Amino acid sequence: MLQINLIKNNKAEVIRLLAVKNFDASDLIEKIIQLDDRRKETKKMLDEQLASSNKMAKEIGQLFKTGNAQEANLLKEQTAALKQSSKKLSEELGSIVKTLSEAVIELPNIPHPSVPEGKSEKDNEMIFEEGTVPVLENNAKPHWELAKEYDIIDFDLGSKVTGAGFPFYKGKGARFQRALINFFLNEALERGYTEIQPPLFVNEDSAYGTGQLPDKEGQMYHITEDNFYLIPTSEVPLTNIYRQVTLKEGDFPIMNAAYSSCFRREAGSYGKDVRGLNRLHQFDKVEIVQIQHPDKSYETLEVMKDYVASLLRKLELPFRIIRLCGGDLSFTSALTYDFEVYSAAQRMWLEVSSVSNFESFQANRMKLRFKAKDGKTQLAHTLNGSALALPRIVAALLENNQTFDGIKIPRVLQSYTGFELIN
RNA sequence: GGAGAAAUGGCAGAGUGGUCGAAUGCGGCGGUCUUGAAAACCGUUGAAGGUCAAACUUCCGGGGGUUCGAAUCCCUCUUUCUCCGCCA
Repeated sequence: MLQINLIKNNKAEVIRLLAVKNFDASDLIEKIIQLDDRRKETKKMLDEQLASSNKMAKEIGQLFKTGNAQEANLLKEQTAALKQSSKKLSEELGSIVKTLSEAVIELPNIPHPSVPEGKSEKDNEMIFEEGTVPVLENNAKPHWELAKEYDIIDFDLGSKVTGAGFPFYKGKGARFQRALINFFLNEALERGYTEIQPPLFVNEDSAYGTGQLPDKEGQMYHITEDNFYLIPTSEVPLTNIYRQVTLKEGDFPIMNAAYSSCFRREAGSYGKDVRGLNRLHQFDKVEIVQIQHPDKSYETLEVMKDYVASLLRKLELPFRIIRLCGGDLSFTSALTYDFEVYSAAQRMWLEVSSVSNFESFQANRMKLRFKAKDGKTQLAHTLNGSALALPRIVAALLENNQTFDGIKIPRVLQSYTGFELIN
């Protein structure tokens, strides 16, 4: 959620920048400014009426105290009309505020100046590439065939017990997953992150705070009986820890990392993109979240980006870093780097991480503030990134490391798995 | 799941209809004293809206109600604690 004062004071600039996201904000912003002016006007009128009500109530109290009941009762009668009109004003104000906040919620975050213009993922900007794309034998298999051959991931069983997109990991497959989780968590710990085990369900306020609601409602599993949402990423509970919290400047940076299962309905996905591990309804991920001072958030974003790169390097995976264009950038993000690894048998790049700076967009929604040195309270910046999402990493590792003898485990993981080969 | 109690400022804790945004203590900040520190003493110390600044308004877990007037009374939700039941 953008701050209304910022919109007001930089109207033209906000409209121009939102156009980079292919969002035409001019009408909406006009509406917001009008509503906010009306809000102020109405509030002022209401305040004046309340002030005189308060004054009269005090007088009545005084009169009763001094035994002047007759005069008090006279004054009491006068309050009725005032009460009625202030009730009406207050209802009016309520409805203005509601309309206003519904309008403000529709505005996406302003993109960072470095975000390239563009309509779709085709216009994203590749900013870094590393590693050699492996050339496999002709009989190389995609990961879903390897998974079956070595009996490490069972998609059919998942379909039977739950449904499509909920695979079973078995034997060395399960151990491999566990090794990756431990590896990612230990790396994060070494970088100074605090390990957190969050709840996997969140309430409506939390889903709203990080921006999953209202616009991505259909993407989350919803437990209607208790009005909980299954987390699509641990970003949601991790960031909402600080909902309605005022930090001290010395608290920065806050660095939390969590492993969690993630749940996504992925309505409308189909075809080769959802084959095997490419897109699941339940998957595992280690997420890193930072809360930073506004002056330092972009510096931090670069550090987080470099950290994710270091993980992929250690896993010996060829990867590239993409700066998302305006059209591909999420509603809440100001700048996002996507990481893609090459999956050699599918011959495609798979997105395995997304590192974003939300600036104060989430913070404004959830009232995450800090007290600056000058004593003023202002919004903090939130950032997060996957470090990393497991399924596509597993897919790429299975495919890229397949040999005649079996699948080689990257050196860095061997102490975690306890085996060097899946065969 | 059943019964009961509770929720007040950073923390502890008073306040059961008006002068209460709220006593007191602790903590924080500033100062006096001191070579420095501690102690002691003095002052100060919530948030949001609004304003050039003020005035003013709102906020005592959330929402609603009664009343001229609510931290205080009523309804409701949430959370915490105690007891009983069930249970990994």
